[in-house]
Amino acid sequence: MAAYRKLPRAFYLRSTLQVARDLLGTILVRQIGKNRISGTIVEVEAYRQSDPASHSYRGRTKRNEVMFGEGGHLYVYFTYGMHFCSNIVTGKEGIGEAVLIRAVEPIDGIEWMKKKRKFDSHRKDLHNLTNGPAKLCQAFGFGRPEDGMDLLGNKVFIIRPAEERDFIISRSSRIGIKDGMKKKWRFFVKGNPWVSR
DNA sequence: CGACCGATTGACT
DNA sequence: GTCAATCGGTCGG
Repeated sequence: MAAYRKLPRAFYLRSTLQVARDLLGTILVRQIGKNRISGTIVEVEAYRQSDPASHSYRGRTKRNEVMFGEGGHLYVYFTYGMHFCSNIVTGKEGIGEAVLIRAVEPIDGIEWMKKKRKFDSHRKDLHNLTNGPAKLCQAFGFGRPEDGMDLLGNKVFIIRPAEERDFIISRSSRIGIKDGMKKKWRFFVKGNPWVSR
């Protein structure tokens, strides 16, 4: 592993909107034993504490505890009675903000992901593997045990790509929320096939 | 305590 | 396009 490419704590301690944009094009990595599961982040949404659509809006609770912790941790929550979604916590300890990872483009561990997603290995529509927040969570095997994991550890972390690729960042209002529709806090890589919808 | 509903997905008309 | 699945968080009484 190229340790020097791992995003440092300081990356996550900046403003949530800035972190959201800068996460596009970086690589989410999960190391499970000898298996490496990874993918390029291509779609995200920012959730700020002053935002009615954020879990942290009404204050600290057992569920959103991790959001209020130090930036650079993984916040995984359960929703719709059957799905998990994963976020990157931002800001200093005490600030409840995070960036929802909505889609990644797979790099390593594609067969592992297919197993987790209950995909037949012959399926060719790979975009369906990770083109949604609950889909990539399932593909990476993120659930309750992963809630709160430190992204500066060696199990789950984010790295810069070996070769920077140019891409255009588009933005829109966030998906699936009622409050905060006016805020264009969804950012994605224009034209990438793994972006949801 | 009961009712409502959600940062979604997959199956189906 | 519509809709059910399925359950924990949140809010009102």
